[in-house]
Amino acid sequence: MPELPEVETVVRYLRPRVTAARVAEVHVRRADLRYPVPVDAVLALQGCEITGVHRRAKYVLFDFTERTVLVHLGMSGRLFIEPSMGQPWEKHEHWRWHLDGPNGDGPHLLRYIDARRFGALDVFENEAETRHPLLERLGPEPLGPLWTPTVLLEACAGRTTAIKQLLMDGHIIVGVGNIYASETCFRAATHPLRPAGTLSAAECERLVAASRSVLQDAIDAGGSTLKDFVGGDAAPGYFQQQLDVYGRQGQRCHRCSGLVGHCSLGGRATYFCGGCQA
DNA sequence: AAATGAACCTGTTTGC
DNA sequence: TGCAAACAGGTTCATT
Repeated sequence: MPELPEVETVVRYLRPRVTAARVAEVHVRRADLRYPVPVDAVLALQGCEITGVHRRAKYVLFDFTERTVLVHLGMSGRLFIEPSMGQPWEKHEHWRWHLDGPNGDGPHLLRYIDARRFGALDVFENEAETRHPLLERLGPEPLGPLWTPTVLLEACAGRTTAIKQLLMDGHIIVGVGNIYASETCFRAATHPLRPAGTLSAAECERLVAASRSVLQDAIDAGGSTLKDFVGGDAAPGYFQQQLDVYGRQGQRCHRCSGLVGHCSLGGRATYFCGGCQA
């Protein structure tokens, strides 16, 4: 489900709802997510105040005074807040926090539901963020200043791997998942199967610009929704309606009216326009 | 080092 | 209609 725009949408949704709230109770129903949930450390957050929420790559990071809670949604995770009214546990709901405040509008429930359990939850000391095993080797943020054509060109040098796969490598650049990798290549007019090492500086420039615009447009649209993702105030994302190639095999290219093609690359569905992308 | 493929788990869609 | 296979938005790890 979630690529970077979806996670950013979730973070923006959560921020005003949890900042300055106090975690009254923590309940962990299943600790066997992608990695074991450190139950004692999460329980120790009871009584603590959430000071903010931020995002790194596709990780949601809840800030506390001394600690940070890392949450990943995996492929099927959902994270949302509701007024607390004694809701029964939903199928595949693995943990929940009871929140007090911040506005005196009654107790709320932060619920985490993840059918496939590819998601994660971890707790660490604030100052350890850059040393966390899941965070320390990540590439730059695609919307930040460190993601430049030069960085991409150097990452491509001498590599035979397809450019689409390289764009999905979190050590090179974070946040570009399977949907937006195809979309980025389309906007840059670069074929997704092109060996990375054959790209010119001009092509890298186009790819960096395309990755930024695709992700930014998706954030502006509230994230894309293929199935069950709901971001913001339960408003579905509308970026799916703006996809140029993803999932559109056999349909007309929005630019040249040729047929959109697809193939499997590294086991992932890949879409492109053979007429527009060289 | 870099490329490839398997692994984690469940729900939904596709094909016979 | 029923059932099994294929597939799904992510990431790490082991193997070549």
